[in-house]
Amino acid sequence: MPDRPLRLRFAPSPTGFFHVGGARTALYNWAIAQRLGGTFVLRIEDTDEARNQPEWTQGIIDALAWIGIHTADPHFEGPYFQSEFATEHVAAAMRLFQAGRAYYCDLTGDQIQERAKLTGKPGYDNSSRDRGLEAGPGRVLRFRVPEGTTVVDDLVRGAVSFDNSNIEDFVLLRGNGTPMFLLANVVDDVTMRISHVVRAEEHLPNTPKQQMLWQALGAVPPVWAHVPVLVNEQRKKLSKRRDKVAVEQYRAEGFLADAMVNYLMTLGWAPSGETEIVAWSRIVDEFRLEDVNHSPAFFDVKKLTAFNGEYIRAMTVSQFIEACAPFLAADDVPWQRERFNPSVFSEMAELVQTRVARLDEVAAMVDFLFLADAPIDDAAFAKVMAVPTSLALLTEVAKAYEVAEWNHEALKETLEAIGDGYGLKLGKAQAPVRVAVTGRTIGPPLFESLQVLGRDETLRRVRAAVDRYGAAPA
RNA sequence: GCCCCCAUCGUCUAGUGGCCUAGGACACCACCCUUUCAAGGUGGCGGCACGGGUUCGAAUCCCGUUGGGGGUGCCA
Repeated sequence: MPDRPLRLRFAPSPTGFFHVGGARTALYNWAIAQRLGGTFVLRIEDTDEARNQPEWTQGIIDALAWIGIHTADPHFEGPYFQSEFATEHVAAAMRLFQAGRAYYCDLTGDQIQERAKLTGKPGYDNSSRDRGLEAGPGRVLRFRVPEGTTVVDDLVRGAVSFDNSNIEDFVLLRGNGTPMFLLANVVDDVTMRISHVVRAEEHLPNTPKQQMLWQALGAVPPVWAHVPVLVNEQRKKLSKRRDKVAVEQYRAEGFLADAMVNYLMTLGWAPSGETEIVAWSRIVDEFRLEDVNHSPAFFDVKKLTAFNGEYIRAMTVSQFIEACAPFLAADDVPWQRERFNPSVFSEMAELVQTRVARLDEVAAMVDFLFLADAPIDDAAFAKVMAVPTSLALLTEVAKAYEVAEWNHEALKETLEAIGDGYGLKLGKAQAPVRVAVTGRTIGPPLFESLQVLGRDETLRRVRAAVDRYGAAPA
């Protein structure tokens, strides 16, 4: 355990979106920083490409904020950019050279391959070690890997040991003098006095190199914790190309931040007790890196969706209405924007709330209320009108609803009575009315919908359906 | 090739030598409820990869096999 204040660094590389795997790692760091009163340090790996796309960095900050990691929080520090420490990267490399811990090498890639072919061992054979080369154009600075074994003490995996003879003298400075990522990364961590490095498992094989660098630089290495990666159904690491990994996209699809956070935390870890649905405060209290699973976890959108449904249902109706607002005013909404009536939606909201698992499903559930001409699904219409009594029933309903009291109880009783006349139970009797009015066979409870829709519009649609049936060939 | 990591229902997990006839969740199926669809309730299906040890006793410890993943750049 390094003797320094708790500082955890999260170092994503901006790529134009924020990866769900990165989100989980950030959450791990965040939970620990909050519980132990440490600092969450955000350090962005700014590549040339990322530097030309400042909105990528902003995207990371926005996505972090969405999952509850705010720059204004006292535990939050940063963002820092790797380039801010560039001069220190080179300076550290020079110190290593002067101390004899690094040396120059003028071998080209081709020469290295040639030698490898001769020895039968792939890679660089450390043959420049004792040639005493000085700095020069085209010469790289290599770290002199010491003899022995490097043991990485990992909070998740325990002691992992590496035989140094399997680690070749790696490059610190390129032929043009610029630092390699590995060096930059370690120097940044040393400079910022990072105490804990919590990151994805894929970095474990490079950790001995980093640890040797820490030690060569005269610093006590951090506590390492390599958490398992997130995989797809093929058990491959989640990738931008193949998989849907952007948290921004899940947000746009109407996943709630709390649900996402909760679900992400159950991947590789489980809260104590009877349920996995737990508040962030519980997670902060209970989360331990030592308890994180060792094997990769499949990011299961179905389960995420189920969590999301639970979170939606746990909201109060007014919270739900508020959460739906952006999805009902979106550009791709199925109705003309000016036809949307918030108070009509409010009346229906409670009925919709138990019927969606994602906020982006809401619009399709209430669209018939705001569409001038609710499109009738042909298959549904055909199916429902194939019942011989449907036409007569619809005609009778149109008549009865002209005078019925306009509330859902009365509307239900009226239809129930008409259905009785045809020997139909309510479940069957409501079907043609539902299709006539909403265009579909499924949807929110019918009579409540009619009540909200109003008498005039209901009658218009029922009559239109009768006409439509009459117009169709028998 | 070499190195490292991993292995409990389809999936995510609980389990740290006896409370395990392996518990929960998602998914799936059935039933109940019901105004369609949901939600809710009840029940069901389904797993310790394999082989050796150690032990009175192993999902749990050790070794091996098999299978998966990752790393191995003058990429980040």
